[in-house]
Amino acid sequence: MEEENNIAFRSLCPIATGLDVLGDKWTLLILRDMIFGHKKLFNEFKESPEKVPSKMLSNRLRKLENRGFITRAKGKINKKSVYYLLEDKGLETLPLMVELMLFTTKYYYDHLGDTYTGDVKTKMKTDRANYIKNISTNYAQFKKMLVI
Amino acid sequence: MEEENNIAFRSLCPIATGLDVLGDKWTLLILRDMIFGHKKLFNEFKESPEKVPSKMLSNRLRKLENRGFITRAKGKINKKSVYYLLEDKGLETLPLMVELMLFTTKYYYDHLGDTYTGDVKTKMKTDRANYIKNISTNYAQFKKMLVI
DNA sequence: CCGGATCCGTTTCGATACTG
DNA sequence: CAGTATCGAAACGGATCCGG
Repeated sequence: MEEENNIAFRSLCPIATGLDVLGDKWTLLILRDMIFGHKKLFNEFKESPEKVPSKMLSNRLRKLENRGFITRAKGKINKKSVYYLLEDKGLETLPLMVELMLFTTKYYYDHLGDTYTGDVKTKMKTDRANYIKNISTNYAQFKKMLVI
Repeated sequence: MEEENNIAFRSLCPIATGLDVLGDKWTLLILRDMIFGHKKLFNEFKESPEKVPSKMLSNRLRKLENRGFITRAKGKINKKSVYYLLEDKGLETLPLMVELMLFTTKYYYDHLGDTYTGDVKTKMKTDRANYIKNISTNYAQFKKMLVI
């Protein structure tokens, strides 16, 4: 078979391993909210436009924690708060998020015009590496400055 | 709120629209098999290591067809065959696949060493654009040469 | 043989309600 | 604020069956 000798196919096969997180709607939306929205609290995630049911939310947050994408920290000042923060593994889904954004804006939102999607699209296309680095640095800053 | 003025967040929100395909394990695996394995027949997909149940397979093939990612063509020479082929929309999930591969090899298969993942990883990182173009061209060639 | 459809027990979803 | 409890509806997935 052709694919037996195809290095690309051989090393692609294992994508299945990560798909219980990266092939799931809710975990992707949570990661999006953390990376781009700097969300960190249970109720912040619940406010997202997609209206994740609280059961799904707690389930997926635990999954993300168990898989090492995020960490959970109980508030020290505000003892009733629980902070969910991205680990490296979680933040490194950013390039994938960018592709998700590019694909979605192209095939589902192109008609909305540049006022809605244009700026970030051209930014991502013309200077993808820098765009990713900036968003990533932003999150690292946010995390460092955050007083729990 | 910070995110209200964040163009990245505003245009990222709509990723949800595409997640019924791109946030689903089986559709992603089918797209992988088509893009990298040049699979095209029902039974070829069934042979994948992840063992997709035939019910899921037919369901997801129909979803991919309905969303415009692939087309379905009945065989003309071999009348009992049904060919599933990528449309542009399907092939353009390739950059996303590449990120999925990079992430998965990094976090789940790095210990396997370069013999398994190294070649394609460095290739993707150092010459990502060219790698994508090559895989894409390969599929276009395959599709053009295919006698149905 | 190929491309599914059908059946059926099990799991998951998701909406609403409720609680420490 | 950060979750559980509940419950009917939907989806899953393994096995089998079926028409061409």
